Amino acid sequence: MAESTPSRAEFAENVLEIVQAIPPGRVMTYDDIAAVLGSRASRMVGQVMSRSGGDLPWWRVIRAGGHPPLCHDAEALEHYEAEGTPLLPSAVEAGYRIDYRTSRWTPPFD
DNA sequence: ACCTTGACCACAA
DNA sequence: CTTGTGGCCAAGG
Repeated sequence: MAESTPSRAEFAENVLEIVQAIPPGRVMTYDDIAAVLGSRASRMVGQVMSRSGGDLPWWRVIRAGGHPPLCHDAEALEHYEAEGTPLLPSAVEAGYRIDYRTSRWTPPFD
């Protein structure tokens, strides 16, 4: 039976749903989002967001280890401070790092 | 069918 | 900390 292509557009919509569902002050990693969707396509998550418009809180999506998006770290920093996202000092990257330990969030399954 | 690119991840030196 | 290499999935040329 064949759902034919079991993803593609659906994958993209799922990504957007999750990202928009992330509450302020929380963050998710590309890998976590991909994992929730049952895929390891962490790259696709970013790819989809890059294509998406500005209605998407992309700054709440970070890389593994708590590093901000390499391309928009400066823009993201403004949002983190505005949302009150717990940050930690860092000697590298953009001079800061996400407190991924406490701010990581996962979508509820209930 | 082949190769390149991409808002990535992990490990090793 | 840095750099390099391999793996991952998907879209486009």
